[in-house]
Formats: sequence, C-alpha cells, structure tokens
Amino acid sequence: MLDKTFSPASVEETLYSAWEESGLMAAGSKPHAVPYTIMMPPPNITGSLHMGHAFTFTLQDILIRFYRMQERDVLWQPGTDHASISTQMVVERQLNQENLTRHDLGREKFLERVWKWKGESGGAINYQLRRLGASPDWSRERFTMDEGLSAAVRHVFVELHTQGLIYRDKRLVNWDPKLHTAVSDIEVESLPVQGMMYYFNYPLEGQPEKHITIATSRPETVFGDVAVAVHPEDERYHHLIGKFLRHPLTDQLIPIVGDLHADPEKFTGAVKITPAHDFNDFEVGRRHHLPMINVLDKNGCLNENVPPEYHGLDRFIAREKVVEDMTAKGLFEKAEPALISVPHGEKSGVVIEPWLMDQWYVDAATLAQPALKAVEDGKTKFVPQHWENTYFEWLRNIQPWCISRQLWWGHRIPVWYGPDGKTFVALNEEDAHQDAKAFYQKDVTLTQDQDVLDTWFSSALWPFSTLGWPELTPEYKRYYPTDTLITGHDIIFFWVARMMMMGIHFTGEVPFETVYINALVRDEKGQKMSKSKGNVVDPLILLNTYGADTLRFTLASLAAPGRDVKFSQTQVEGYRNFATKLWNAARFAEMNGCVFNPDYTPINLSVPINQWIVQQTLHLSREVKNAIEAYKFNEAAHSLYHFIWGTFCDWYLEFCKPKFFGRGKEKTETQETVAWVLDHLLRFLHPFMPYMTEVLWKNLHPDAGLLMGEEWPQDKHLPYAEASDDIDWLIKVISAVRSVRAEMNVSPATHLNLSFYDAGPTTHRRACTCEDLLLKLARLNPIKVFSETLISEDAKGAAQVVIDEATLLIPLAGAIDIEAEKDRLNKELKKERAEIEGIEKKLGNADFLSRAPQEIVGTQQRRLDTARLAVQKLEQALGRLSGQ
RNA sequence: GGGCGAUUAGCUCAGCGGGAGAGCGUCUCGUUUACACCGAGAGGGUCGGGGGUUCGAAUCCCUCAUCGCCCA
Repeated sequence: MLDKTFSPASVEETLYSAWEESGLMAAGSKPHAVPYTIMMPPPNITGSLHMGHAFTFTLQDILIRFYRMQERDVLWQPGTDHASISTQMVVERQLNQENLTRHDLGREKFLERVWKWKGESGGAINYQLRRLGASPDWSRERFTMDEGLSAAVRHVFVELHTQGLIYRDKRLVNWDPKLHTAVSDIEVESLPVQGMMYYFNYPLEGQPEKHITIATSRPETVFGDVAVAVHPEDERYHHLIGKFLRHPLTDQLIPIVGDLHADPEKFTGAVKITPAHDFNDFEVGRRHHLPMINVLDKNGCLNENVPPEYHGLDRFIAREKVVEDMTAKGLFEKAEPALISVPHGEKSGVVIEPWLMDQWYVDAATLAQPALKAVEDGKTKFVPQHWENTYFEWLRNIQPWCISRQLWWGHRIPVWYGPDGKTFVALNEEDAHQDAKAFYQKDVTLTQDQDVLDTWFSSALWPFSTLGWPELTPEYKRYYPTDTLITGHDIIFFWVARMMMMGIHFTGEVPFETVYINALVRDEKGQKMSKSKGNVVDPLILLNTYGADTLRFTLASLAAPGRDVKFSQTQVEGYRNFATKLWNAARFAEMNGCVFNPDYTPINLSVPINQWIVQQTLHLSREVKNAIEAYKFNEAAHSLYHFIWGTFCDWYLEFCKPKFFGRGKEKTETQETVAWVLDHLLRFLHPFMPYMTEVLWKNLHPDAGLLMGEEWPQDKHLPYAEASDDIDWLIKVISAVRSVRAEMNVSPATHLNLSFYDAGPTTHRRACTCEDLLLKLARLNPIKVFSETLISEDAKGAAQVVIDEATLLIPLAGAIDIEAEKDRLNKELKKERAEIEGIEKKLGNADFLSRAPQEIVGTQQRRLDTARLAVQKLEQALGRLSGQ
C-alpha cells in the first residue's frame, strides 16, 4: 500500500543507487541501436551546483532519459575541467592562510598541493548532480587533465604548430596585474567607471606658444606616447600633420599623424598614441610604423622606461603625479568627470592592462572559416536559431587566440628551448631531445616553456578527447559526431565556437548536430543571481525541501525556448502540488483494485469512458514526444500537467467512481484501463520526474525491472471517435449543470431534476449510455429525455440551458429569480450574437470566400450554424420566461 | 554606436497568420470511495502606441516608446 504522501528524501538515494547499479546509464548496452550522445559541458572542479547547472542538467537528463526510452544507445558523457585560474586561486588562497605563496613551494610542490586539493574537494558538483537525478554514464567520467585528454592536447598543439596555425608573437595581451598572467579578451569585462578626462597641452615643436590639446583618461601612460593622431580631414589640425610636438614630460619629439582612429567629434579631436598600452593605438602604431614603448611592469607599476622620479610608482599614483607635474608646467588645461569604460579581469576583478609581450597564439581566423560554413550550411543548427547570429558575429571578427597563460596549473606548453633559444615543439620531452640532438648534432640542455595552455584549449577538444581521440577507438567511431549540446548563451564564444573550430579541423566533422541554448535563470525580479546581490537561490536547499522531481518539473515547465527564466518559489510549490496530485491518483487507483493486466489491450474496449481515455492517452504520448524532440520542454511539461490533473484526475477518475460501485465486466475493464493509463503516464513523466514515477512504477509492476529501462509506448490508431464526442458532450452537460447550480445559489447537496427537450437521436443515445455518470457527477435525480419542444408552462420556475440542439430544463426548488435567470440567458445570448456578427462579416466578404482555404471557410460556416442554433434556442428559452 | 530579445489577465508567462490561453493570486460555494499540497463555479485582457501587408494580424513588415542582454 502506498503511503499517504510521497517523501522524496526517503527514496531518492536508494533509487539513485539502483539506477547506477543497474548499468542502464552506461553507454553501449544496446549494440544494435542508434546512438544518441550528449557531451555534458564539464563543470569546473571548483564549482558547486547553482540554479544554472540545475536547469541545464535537468534539460539534458530529460533528453537522455527520453531517448533511452526510445531505445537508443545513449551516451551522456560526464566530467569536469581543470579551470586553471580558478583552481590555482583557490589553492593559493589556502597557502596565503599559511603565510605562503606558490613561489615559496616551487612549481612541483605547488602542483602536488593542487592535485591533493582536487582529490579531496574538487568535483563535488558531480555528487550534487546525482542529487538532481542526472543519469550520465559515470563509468566514463573524464577530467581535462587525465592522461588521455592531455595527450590529445599535446597532439593538437604539435599538429597546429606544424601546420603553422600555432605561432609565437609579440602583441598586446590583456594582462592581469594581480594574477600575473595574460587572459583571453573574452575573460575581460568592460565596466563603466566614474573617472576623469584630463586635457593636456602638447607644445608644437618650434612654436612653443602654440599647442595641441589632447584628452586622456590615462595620464600615467604619457611616457609611452609616440605620436598624436588627428583625423586627416579635420580642418583644425590637418595642416599640422607631419609636424612634431614636444612631449611635455620627456622632451622627446613626437610626430602628429593623420589617422581615422582620431574622432573629430570626441573631445578635442586629437588623441595621444601609446601603442604599447592600448589596442587601438597599437593598430595606429602599426599603420604609421611608430615605435612601441612599454612603460609598465607586471604589477602595473611604471618601469625603467620612464623618468627616474616615476620609476616604480603604482599606475594610479603615477596618474595623479602626472597631472600635478603637467599643472606645474602650465600644460594642464582642465579635467572633467566622465564615465569611462574600463576593462576588468573576470576572475581577479582588477583593472586589466593591455601589455606588450610574447605569447603563443592560435590562428583562429583560419580555423573559424569552416566553423562558420558548417553553421551557414545547416550542418550544425542552433535552437533557438537566432543564437547563430552571436556565433557568426564572433567568428567573423575573430582575433588571434592567445593560448598561453602564466600559470602553473594546467597543460604545460609542449615547447622546449635550446641554449640559443631555438624552439622544439614535440609530443614529449624525449622527442624534443631527439629533435634537438638532430639539430645541434649533440646533446644539449633544453628548458620547457614555463607557461600552461588556456583551459578552453583542452575544453575545445572535449567532444572527441573524452572518446579516446586521437586513437580511433570504437567509442570515438560510434558516438562522434554527437547529437545535441545544451549550454548557456554566455558560453557560445568560449566553448561552442572553439569546439566547432577544433572539431572540424581535426575530425573533419562537426562535433554536434544541434546546439540548444538554454535560458539564463534569474531571480523572481528578473535580476541575475549573484552572491554579491544576495539573491542566489540554492538548488540544494530546494532539493531538500521539495525533492528532485518537483524542482526538475518546475525547471522544465519554465524552459520556453529563447527566454530567460524568472524563478520564484511559489512556482515550485505549484508543481509540488502537482506531484502530490499524481501520487494521490495512484493511491486511489490502488485502493480500487486497479491492477495492471499484462494481457490488456486497448483495442476492444466497450465502456465509453475507457475508450475515451485510452485515445486521449495516446494523443498525449504523441504530444509529449513531439514537444521533447523539438526541445519544447515547457510544452511537454504543460501537456503532462494538464492531462494528469485536468483530464485524468478531474474527469476520468471521477467517471470511474460509479463504475467501481458496480461489478462485472464494466468494473474490470475500468480497473484495468486505469492501470494501463497510469502505466503510460508514468512512462511519459519519467524523464521529468524520475523518482516518483519509479516508485509508482514499482507499485504498479512489483515484478518488473526499473522504469528507467522501459520503452516509450508504440503509437496506435484506435477506433473510438464516437466515444470521444460522447464524453465531450457529457462534460459539457455536467459543467453546465454545475454552473447553473453555482449561479443560482443552489446548494451542492441538493439533487436536481433534469429534462432534455428537442432531443435528437444522438442526445437520446448519449443520455442513455452516460446516465449513471451524469447523475453522479452533476448530482441529479433520474433524468428524462423528450423529443418534443418545451412549453412555457413547464419552464415555470426552471433554469434552461442550451446544448447543441437540445434544451435542458432544470426545475429549481422554490421560486426561481426570473430576473436573474433572464440575465443569465441574456449574457449567453449576447456572447453568441457577437460570435454570429463576427462570422457573418467574414462569410459576407466575397474575398474571404474566394481566397481563404476551403477548410477555413467550412469551419466558419459550422461555427455560424452552431451559434445560430444556440441563439434560436436561447431566444425560445427567454420567450418562455417572459410568458410567465 | 552596432546587434539580439522583450512588451498579452493583478503577478509570472505560453501562443507567433484563421475561434484571446495557462499557472499563481482574487471572489463565491463546498454534497462526494484518492487528494484542503483538495473540489466546483466565477470575475478579469481595445495582446505597448502608430502605420502597412493580407480576404483575415496578438502573430508578418516598418516606425516610435519603454525595458533587458551582448559587442564596440
């Protein structure tokens, strides 16, 4: 016997173990089936489960469980990535508390420390994922720094280098002065900062009384100025192009150049050029062959390339001193407050410095071309499609990808340097030595590059490196290319585009057919959840409070494509209630002996309600299947909610009650049908609510295996159209009587009398076959059905309701309020007349008749006929009332 | 400045060319072989404004307004 309520906490852990031990999560158990593969975006090892994870992994698990039930050979590949910066920061913070730095330990000891941390506390998120009920193939779990995946990284590096697609270059990088590493341009966030624009006068060479006024927000970089640019067509300045200025603080001569970068509309129209410290200036410098003077060190302090009194000053202190000195020299014009866009490191939060240095780069522009084409040609599709614009935009304007990081934790760059600085790129040190020996004709000492690779370099290989590539393993051949990738839009640049580039370049195939971009989860006010705002909802608390099924169903129901999700707890409560509703329905079925009969088939049923519900159930099956296949998780959830609550519980189970009172064939058929429908509903709902459905499944099929391993029902055609219409009619009649009862303030306890007048043969038949249900659910005394028209005399003190051709008469005990009844009928009449007016207008339009599809015209005609009949009947009913 | 998206019932949102919908909330009433985390009934909207295309527009196009997000 089922408990009075479902208690998630008491079953989830046991069930999860049962699933895991069953082997059903493992790929490869159905060798003859078509594979279905999702590469789980690897959370980073420092992460813990947040709502975004809960959302995206719920959707992935729904697909995985669904396709598993569709008899596919499913691989959901789990794992974690090593997150160079974040992980290193976590461990460095620990060291700080011991008053140590990583330099005190040295590289080797530090890495030992990181591995130790990883073993103890890294990847906790994978246990939290189990709480959510996620069912990936844990036996295949991978980590980006596993030996196999690391080998793939080295292989790719060496190959790309051989092909000239990885190279070393001196360019501006985004330098993080706190973390002492270069970071990717997409890991830099521009934030508006309230700052100052300073206006300085740069005297003209030979005419010290004249000057050009430039505006800058970064006075501390003046020592790196090598020119001043003006727009070539700016009338104020163009005669000065080619002339020189005297640098106000260094006395150097710097040229005035004409360049389109100078915007005449902005500030003074003249801009100082500091190629070593600004990305735009870097380009200007290149165009005009200007020197580059680096004036900052790795900490963001001024270096030896500045006058001695500035040497070593922090950039922000130097800024003030420059302003003071300019003022002292009389070259300070003014300063005004301005909102300035300042680059900040996403991880460190400090102001990023564009800094000139040698780094390793990937020629992303070349790799981007096939990646662009693959999406343009539809080989990979984005859902919702508009996200392809973001992908296109980034790939079409892609910059060289700086892949070296001045960190210790990560894949060390497989490059060795000879005594003279000659580089040897090799899969391992031994190969490098061999190459070096061949080159130098003797043994030499090699030093490996100190840097590691960007974490995304290894993540970009995830779809195939996890499958054993570059070995052509059976898994790689079977599961690659994969089917679906689900991830957030914030990761299109970082990861999706890079997997596409690497995947196509190295395997010749796109890594996935479909990229589903899931929405962002926001708080109930629509704000991004963040720790600093304190509006973070912890999914683990929700899992503890409501259970995994409720959280999953809530998230699925919110997953309308292309729209951010506003998450509030009241929604969760609503879906908790839904789960309880299903639970109680299953209990009700059990209490009434609804036992599943393996020999039951839904094709030879005799009881209309059973014919009706099995037909509806198969319709639901198609609806849910289509919705999931189209990634419309919200529609699938909505269909299930509606069917289970609104159709199965509210109507069907109520219809069953009178049948359960009886005995014999009708009762048995109904009991078995309830069990059959429940069986189906559990299958449909399983991808969304795996735990509760599994418990109810066990209760329904004590001897069967896990629902997780069951199949989705086959589609069937059933010949029950008539029953379907009959039950629709029955529901209409019952609802009408209930409505009259409520509007006329008749106590629900009272049994009413009901007669049908003007009844045609169908109504006679329906009233006869459905009588028991009608009496019970509308709370009526035995009904009468007449083919004759109702006369005024009999309508006295009664309410009248029109359904199809028939008029229902409901005599109300005591005096009926005739005015209230007239109002009620007039309201109906008004509605119907408005309907007629609208349709007549359409049908009176010759263009409509000639141009609209026949099917539409037919529908309108039928609607008009129905409405006209209703009006006629309502007018008669009103006429009878007026006669009293 | 460029791009993308949003604007529909009190709130949160579906619908995206042919009958304005759901959940929550509100109001009224509660007789029942599961369920008060319940049942029955009701009220509530010129689908942001304006223009256009179409026989027909919440739905397609243009424009304006407001609000988000991304890029520069």
